[in-house]
Amino acid sequence: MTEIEKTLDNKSIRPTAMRILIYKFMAGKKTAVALTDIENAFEKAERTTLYRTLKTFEEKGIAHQIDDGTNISKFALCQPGCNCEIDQDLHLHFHCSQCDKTICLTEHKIPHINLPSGYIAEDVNLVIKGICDSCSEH
Amino acid sequence: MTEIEKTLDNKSIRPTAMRILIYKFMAGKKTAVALTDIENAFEKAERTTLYRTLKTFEEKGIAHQIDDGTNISKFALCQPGCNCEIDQDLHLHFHCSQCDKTICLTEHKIPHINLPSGYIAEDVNLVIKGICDSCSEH
DNA sequence: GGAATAGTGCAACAGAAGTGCATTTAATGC
DNA sequence: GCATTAAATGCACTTCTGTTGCACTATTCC
Repeated sequence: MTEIEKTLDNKSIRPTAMRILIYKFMAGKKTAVALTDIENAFEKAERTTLYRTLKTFEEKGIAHQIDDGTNISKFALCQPGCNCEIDQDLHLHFHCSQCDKTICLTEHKIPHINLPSGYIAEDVNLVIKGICDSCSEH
Repeated sequence: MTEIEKTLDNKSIRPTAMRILIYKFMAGKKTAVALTDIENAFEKAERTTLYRTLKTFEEKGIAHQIDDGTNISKFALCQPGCNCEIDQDLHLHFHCSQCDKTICLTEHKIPHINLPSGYIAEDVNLVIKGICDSCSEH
């Protein structure tokens, strides 16, 4: 049993060939991926399978969904410090308007916000748009 | 010339009948509206016209677009204190997962975030998801 | 009043998200 | 091992939002 298979198994996700491939693909990326990204990377793969795989990953808590403002859902594997499903200790995301990549800034936590009375926060999403480090070099 | 016409004129938006109606509709709402919301409210209206009207409102700086994580763009009129196009003094938004409404919390500003070197922020989007005040009463 | 410009309506397209169902694959019990 | 069950996958199709092109209409400017 490989490391990836163990990871999936721990979260009771059956480690099928497809899922392992997708996991590897996501792990190799520094950026969040959209459904289309994976679809293009694996020409043989069915969109539905990818769609449901990502949903599964998210539901089981090994990946989180990111809305970067492009109206395209992106996904990223949870890093060791990522407690996205447990508490509000959420990191923020950066979307580069030049290379169109979305990056998890895992060490940057979202500061606590005081809401007006009556409002109950369940999830916080903070996306900063701008130019990423590799694009700003040029 | 009514107050609304003046507002539009100030931003060099020709105050057509349609635009005034849409402006009124948005002004009467406490929440951000999606294209479909307006479409349903005015059965006679064309989606394209609404679409372009909202775009115009946004470009001219009397409304701002909100990504609340539903992958559906919403729009809200800028309030007097809203400097969404001028500086980074951006307010945050609340999305209720129960009634599906998106609310501008204009008096709640987004705290400043220190980015890693190389990253240049141009825009910040902070959305809190949860239960809004009217839904939490029940 | 007539030319130029801006706004609107209609049609059509693109892309993403999502669903239903048949088929394949894997896990379980005997 | 083999049958039974459940899960995963592949295919087709639908829906919804966003978007563009083009013709037509209304408005402004001279």
